[in-house]
Amino acid sequence: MSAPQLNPPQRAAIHYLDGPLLVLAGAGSGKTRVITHKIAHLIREGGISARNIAAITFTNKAAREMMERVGKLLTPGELRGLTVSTFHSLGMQMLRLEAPHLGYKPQFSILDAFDAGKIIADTLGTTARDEIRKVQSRISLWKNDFKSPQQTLTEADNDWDHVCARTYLAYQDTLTAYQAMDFDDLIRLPVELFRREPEVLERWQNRLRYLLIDEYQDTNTCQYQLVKMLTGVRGMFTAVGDDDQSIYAWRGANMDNLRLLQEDFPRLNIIKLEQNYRSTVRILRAANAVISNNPKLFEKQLWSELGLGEPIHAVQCKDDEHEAEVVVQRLLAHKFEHRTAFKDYAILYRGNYQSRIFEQALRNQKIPYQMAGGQSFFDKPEIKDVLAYLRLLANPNDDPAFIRAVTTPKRGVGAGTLEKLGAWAGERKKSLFAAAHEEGFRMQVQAAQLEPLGQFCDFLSALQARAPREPAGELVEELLKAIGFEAWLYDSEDSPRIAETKWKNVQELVAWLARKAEADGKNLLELTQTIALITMLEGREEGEVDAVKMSTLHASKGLEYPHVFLVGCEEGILPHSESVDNGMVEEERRLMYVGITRAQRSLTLSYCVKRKRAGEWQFVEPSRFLDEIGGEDIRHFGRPGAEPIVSKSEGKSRLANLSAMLGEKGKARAAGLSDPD
DNA sequence: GAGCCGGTCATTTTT
DNA sequence: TGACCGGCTC
Repeated sequence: MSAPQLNPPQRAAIHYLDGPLLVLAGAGSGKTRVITHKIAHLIREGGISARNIAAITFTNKAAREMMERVGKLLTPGELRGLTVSTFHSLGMQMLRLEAPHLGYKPQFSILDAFDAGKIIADTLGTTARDEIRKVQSRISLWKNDFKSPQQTLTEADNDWDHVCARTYLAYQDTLTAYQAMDFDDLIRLPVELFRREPEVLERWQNRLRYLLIDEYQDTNTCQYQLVKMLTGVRGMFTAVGDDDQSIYAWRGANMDNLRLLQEDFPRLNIIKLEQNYRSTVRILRAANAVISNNPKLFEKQLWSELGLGEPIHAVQCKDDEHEAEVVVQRLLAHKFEHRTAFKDYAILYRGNYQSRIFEQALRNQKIPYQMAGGQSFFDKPEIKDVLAYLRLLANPNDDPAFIRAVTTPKRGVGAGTLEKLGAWAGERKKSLFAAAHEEGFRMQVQAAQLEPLGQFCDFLSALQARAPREPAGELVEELLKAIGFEAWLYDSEDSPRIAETKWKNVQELVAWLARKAEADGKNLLELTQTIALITMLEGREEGEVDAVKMSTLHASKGLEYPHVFLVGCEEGILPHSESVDNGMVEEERRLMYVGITRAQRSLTLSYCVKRKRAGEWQFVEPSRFLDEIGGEDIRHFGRPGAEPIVSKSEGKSRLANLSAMLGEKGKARAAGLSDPD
């Protein structure tokens, strides 16, 4: 099922230990394999101990998978101390240890994008989401360029930059006051620390003697600096990447880092992996055709031995509802015909908002599905409610957490009291939690309002004192009981079914916390500090469930599926209109490339003639990328002069439907073509 | 201080 | 079409 042996370039990449190495790994060329085997090689043959090796990925999921796969190559003893984590977790680990050097306490909070956005909204005095997002991303890009607020303020030469710079200044002050960091700080601050304190840097250089960086094309300036500083003059690292799959420029990813690597490390060795073990020739040819319209940094020609395969289908639909229906019908017909399983299919789309209509269509047909990415478990309101309490326990300076916790469930502390508290605390530069205890403030407020506030604070203080010693799960259970969370959910929700789901989510969180605390040997406070970085629920056996996978194109990177539906292939969506306006079509093309190369055996591209947007019907054009695929590899359906949409599948669809509902006992054959990458 | 209703607005991608 | 915010009333 997996590529039986390592091919020569893969082997070369694994064995090369003489200096810095860049592996240009095309889609499906087995890059994860190279990284995992290289880790094993470093430990077994390279004489480097696991605790001196760090493999860096971009998602927690990728990190987890990588750890799992290394675990199959080595004994637990050999693995001990190995670091496999995201840039952000690595940065956090460093900062927890070095926080005092930077004027932070080790128990600082980490704000996710949502909480950070709220602070920006407050300082900006607006609720316009679009504006907030733009300012937020501007600030983020600045931070990733090591620009201080003062610097941006001086350099601002237009009104917009000026507004952003002033917001940046206030925002950063607020973060400091809360003892909080955002995602960018987790990378930026270690670098700044290393610049200031050479002996701290040296310590970390000695600790992490060999680095492996996955998805190198997605590193931003900060991340590259971090790598550069950590590897130092030794330059002992392997960076693995693919310039054609760089899809995070909007987040600060800097493709130039690939070129910089050559410049900064003249000894850099480059190895290309060009054999694809994933897709059929036709799929690969289509992908190559699309991407060939982009300028090339490194010449690279992907090839496959997996046979010609079926032509790619392009299906024109009447509107978005019709598209969902067509995709589901085709999926069922295909499944029936090829005796596959639901888990062999994926529906990929450009924006999360597109998922809804497909979910609906799948539900209508009782087809099980599983969404990757999208709204994370930890973003659900009921989960954020509980987490607010935990965050507050871990860091009493976390004012946003204080406000959320003290008002959820409602306990008689209202806007009036909070405003007074905020004003009093603000003047004295104290946290809300600290201020609530102080006599000066308490004298200003009537006893009736003070009482619930005081109880709240005392309750939390007591819990906090116990947290280091007592089991995390039990403590949270007790907390929930004390605040009457379950009852509150049922009271405030008009549908008991929704309340039930929410309560189940909360229970899932508690169970997860208990398990995780046990496994990692962490107490509740320590565990809480890592949660902001976790985006997907860990430990879910995703591959095991027989369900259609749904994912954004971005979240699908690194994954593969036997049969892929890439939907919404329209001008305005893919490429996205904003990107077209900003001259970012090349990145959209790479996104298309990523989408196409997820498919192992069959690929269907769908698009609509018209689509409802903001309540209005709008006519749309098929994506330009469709035209870039060679005529002999694509078959059109549903457009004038082409084959009808459902052709032969229509007659079978009812049957397919039926068999789907019966659960199809027959051995569903997964199309395990190759090693997942 | 808390819940309800109506008007307004918008849809990229994520650690 | 739907989500979310803010102002209104109890």
